Parts: sequence; structure tokens; C-alpha cells
Amino acid sequence: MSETKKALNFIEHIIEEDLEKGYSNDDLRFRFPPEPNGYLHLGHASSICLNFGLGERYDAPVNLRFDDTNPAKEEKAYVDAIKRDVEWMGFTWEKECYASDYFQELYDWAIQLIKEGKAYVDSQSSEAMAEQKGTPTEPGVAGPYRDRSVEENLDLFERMKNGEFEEGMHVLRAKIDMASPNMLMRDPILYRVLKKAHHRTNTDWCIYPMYDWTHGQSDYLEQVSHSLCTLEFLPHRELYDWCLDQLVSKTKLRPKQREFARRNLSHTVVSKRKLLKLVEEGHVFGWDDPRMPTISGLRRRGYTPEAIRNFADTVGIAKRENLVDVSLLEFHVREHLNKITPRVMAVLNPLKVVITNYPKDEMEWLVAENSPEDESLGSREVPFSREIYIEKEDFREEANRKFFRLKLGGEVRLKNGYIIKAESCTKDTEGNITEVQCTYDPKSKSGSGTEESLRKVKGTLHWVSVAHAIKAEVRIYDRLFTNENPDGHKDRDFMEFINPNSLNTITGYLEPSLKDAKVGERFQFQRLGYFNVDLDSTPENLVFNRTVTLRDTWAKIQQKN
RNA sequence: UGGCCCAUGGUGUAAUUGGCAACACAGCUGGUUUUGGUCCAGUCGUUCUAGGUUCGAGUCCUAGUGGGCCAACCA
Repeated sequence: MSETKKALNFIEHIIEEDLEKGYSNDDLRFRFPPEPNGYLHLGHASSICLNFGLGERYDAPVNLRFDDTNPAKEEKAYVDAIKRDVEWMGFTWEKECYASDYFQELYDWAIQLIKEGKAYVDSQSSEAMAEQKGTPTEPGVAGPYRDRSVEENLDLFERMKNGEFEEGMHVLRAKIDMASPNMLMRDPILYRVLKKAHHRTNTDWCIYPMYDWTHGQSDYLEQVSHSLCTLEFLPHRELYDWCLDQLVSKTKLRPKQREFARRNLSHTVVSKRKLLKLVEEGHVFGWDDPRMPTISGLRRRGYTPEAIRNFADTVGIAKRENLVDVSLLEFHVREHLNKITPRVMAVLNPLKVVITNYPKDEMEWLVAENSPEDESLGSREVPFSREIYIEKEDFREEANRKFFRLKLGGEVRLKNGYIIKAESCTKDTEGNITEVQCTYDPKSKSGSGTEESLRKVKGTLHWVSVAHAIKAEVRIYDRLFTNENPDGHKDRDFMEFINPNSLNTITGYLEPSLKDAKVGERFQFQRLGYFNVDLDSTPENLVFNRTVTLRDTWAKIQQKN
């Protein structure tokens, strides 16, 4: 690999420094720790690429750990979806772990904490506790149960565990510092009663540990060396370290939490809560709707894992606020799809062209190269006949020199076929063009080697034979939000910016070779964009998604005028 | 009226840790092309402000400005 010179990000600098200061390469271990309460999105993809990328770079193991401490929100179905997504991204985890596997250790450590006088059972309402907690600018005050005896704490905590109390009656709190400038250190809650079945431990437990009492310990148990999370957890670091201080053994590795900025993508939202809202309110058809920035949505849309990984690598990782333009993501899909997809012809907005000097009952098969990028993809045959469809946008009665397409009296080449000349056109009563009459040059057939076939004409159009075309449903997607940063307005809700026209379903006319296209297969519809076969597709009713358009300089030229 | 984090072209990230500010995307010009795609060549544009330390500051210090995070029995 020529990657060795690649610049390091700040996390890699930290690791390099640790390596110099005495960590051995074998000490390195990472983890990707999603909560199974929703589907993974592009933000997670960054984290996945970071953690697993570090694993690859340092040849270190990476665990997949489910942070499953809140049975009220978590489900097995999400666990399965997450595993599928990480696998699809092309990464392999060392161990599949669950925070719930550590419930017993966590409980034992909590007992130890109580015995050392560092935790107590609080029996107030959450409102009362919130009041005593103070505000960021005012210190908190001690509640009435802060100095309960160790014996009473031990007894109450055990009874909490045994299910003797209803939810909300008692919680276990760490006894740290009610006046700390860090709100999280003001006696954080460690355990709460939750009488809900857990997707793995079922009803074994009715008390569940909070995030802060779980995460660092889980890292420690798995001997994760660098625990990477997003910036909003930065204030948690002090508590993460406090929790570790209570139990870390000098002979074992002590995990480090470090924080990076989450990636924000323009024209979308990346927050499970907000994505859930889009699903629940029916603005999209589900978590894997091709318009969603979820990994499953992107997969269904036709994105490749390579494209997403290259995107994540290009964007990199840092600590500042950011809003990455979707065009960078689109660049990376195009880059990959350009290399791997076979080219085909499809007309999405048909206009009939009759080639008047082509015999009525004749047809022929023309040879078409599958990819100019990859010869090994070979070629196929496409049927040509007297009546074909071209795109409506590809014909004008008259146009200036910049218009390389078909106009009356002008010539274009039909891709893989003949040069045609537009002679006349017919219109309906409203003046819409309904048909174009052309003549063709029989000697200009592509690949025939004749002088005429070598003749240069400015425009080349894609087309399909009317008699041979197969119809398919084609789903054209646009951005989900009309605003570049729907989440970034203090006075406006992100839902105000939802794009009502993010999905446009049309009928396309495809060359017949596409008849047997399988779900998931990707193609370039020449001059139009990259498309793949949607999950909803059946042999009787083909359904395609437009993954992304081709780069369109013609559209830019038109915009300027 | 608190604590913490951050600030480099339009966007995202680099800068051998104090030594000529660079890479990708986007934009613009041109060339090639049987995809107005791809590819190739070229081009535009950057260190928040004010002080300080230093031979030398994007990098260190001070102050300011701007943005973000922190008061869930969520993670």
C-alpha cells in the first residue's frame, strides 16, 4: 500500500503518542458501541470506519458492542439490523459483546461502591432531585438521603434488585460532589428500577445500570484501549474516569475515552430520534427508504460500501463543527459506480422518432459495449427498428450551436447505431411535439468501419426501440430536505424544511436486456445516471431506483442562460 | 452570568509538533471522447480579531469575538 504516508488524524496522533510512551501494539483494542434502538446512519458509518479503520491500521481487534442498558427502547430486531449493516460495510468484528453481559459485574461493583460509602439510594422524586441538582451556573445541594447508612443502602439496593419497589421510588446514586462545575458529577444516577423485559436478559433484572456506570466498565472488561465517542460525551469523561478509578487494577490496561465531532450531512438529518419521526409520520416508507441517510437506506438506494468508506475517509475526523456537503458523498458513489456498472440504455421521458427510410417490418441487433471503463464486461446486443424513443429533452425544433442534440435539419448519432437527421415533426393541438420524423444513413452503422461510420457528429443520444422496449417503474429521488441545514435553525423545526417532492415515480422504457435484472443489480443508464433494482421489483413489474445522476454540465450551461 | 470544547479557501480535512500553508470535493478554462459521463491539462481561492514570545507563529501565551456542549430514572 502507498497509504503509509497518509496524514494522521488527531486520534491517530494520540495513539502514536501512546505507542511511543509505552503501549505495545498488542494493547490496542477498539470497539463500535451502538445502542440497539434504531438503525445505523451515515454518522455511525463514520464511527464504524474510524474504529474498524484503526483496527485495520494497527492490526488490532475491534469489538461490536451493543450498549443495551435501556430495555424500554431496545429490540432484537435492531441488533440484527446493526449487525447486517456493519457486515455490509465490509468489516469484521473480533467479538460480539453486550453491555447486558456485564450486568452481574456491574451490580457487584455497585455493592462495593456502597460499602465504601461512595453510593447511596435516593428515594426522592426525579423533580426533587432535579431541583437539588442546581444549574450550570449554580451549585447543587445535598438531598435528604445522601447520608444514609451503608447498611440501609445495601438493604434498599438489594430490595430494588429483588423487585420490591415500583419504578421511580428509588435510584442508586454515586456520591461525588453536588457543587461540581460539571453537572454530571453532581451525584449521577447509577441504577434505576425498570420493570421491563430485556431482549436478552428477559426479566432476570428489574434494575438497569445507566450509561455512565456501564460504558467505561465495559471498555475495561473488554480491555479496550481507546474508547472513541462523539463530542457531546466530553463532559462524561470526568465521570468515566471516576468510575474507572473505583475498580481499575494496576495490572490491567486502563481505557481512555476520546471524543470527536459527529459528521453532519447537508440536506438531511442524522439523529435517530429525527429519523424515527420521519418513519413514524410516514414521510418515508421505512428506515430503509432510499431517501433515508441510514446505511440500509443507502444500500437500497444503490450505494456501495466502498463509496461510503471512501467518503468517510475523505471527510476524516476532527473536533470542530461541520456540515459536509452531500455532493461529496455523491462524488464517491459516482466514482465507484463508474468503474463497476455496465452501461445500458433507457428512456425515461419518451418522444417517438420514426426513421422514415428504415423498412417497416425490419429490425436488427446492434452490438453495444457494456463498459468503456472495463473491457472485461464485454458486450451485448440491442434491437434497433423503425420506431424508437428518445428523451423529450433531446429534441428541439430549433436551437443554437450549443445544443448538441437533435434539431430539425440537424444530425446526431444514435449510440451504438446510426446517424440520423431530423426532417420534420408533428404536434398535438396544444403545440406539444408528439413525434419526430428522421432519416438515417444506412452506411453510418457503428463499428462497421465505413467512412460514414467514422464520421464525427457532435451529439450522441441514447434510445430504445419502441417495439422491444420493456416498461419499468422508475423511482427518482430528490433530497429529503430543501434546506441545507434543516437542523441548524433555532427558531424553526427541521420538519418545516421537508421536501414534498422527494420521490417522483415514473415509467421508464428500457432496452430488453434488462428484463432479467435482479434485485440489487446496478447499472448506468447512459446519459442519465446510476440505477439499481429495488427490493420491490418482480419479474413482472421491474422497479428501479435512481441512485444518483451523472455529473451534468449541460444542466449547468442551461442554468446560466 | 459558571465550567468545558472548538475556530485554516465555498465545503471537509492536512501541515514532518515553531521552519516555504497542502489534499480532495465544489467552481472556472481548455483538450480527448460514439455518454454534455469518464479521463487529461490548467486555474481561482485559505490560517477569526488584537496584542505578546521568537530570527521565525496556522501551531505557543494573553485578551476579545463567534460557534458548540452541560441542569433525562436516555445513550
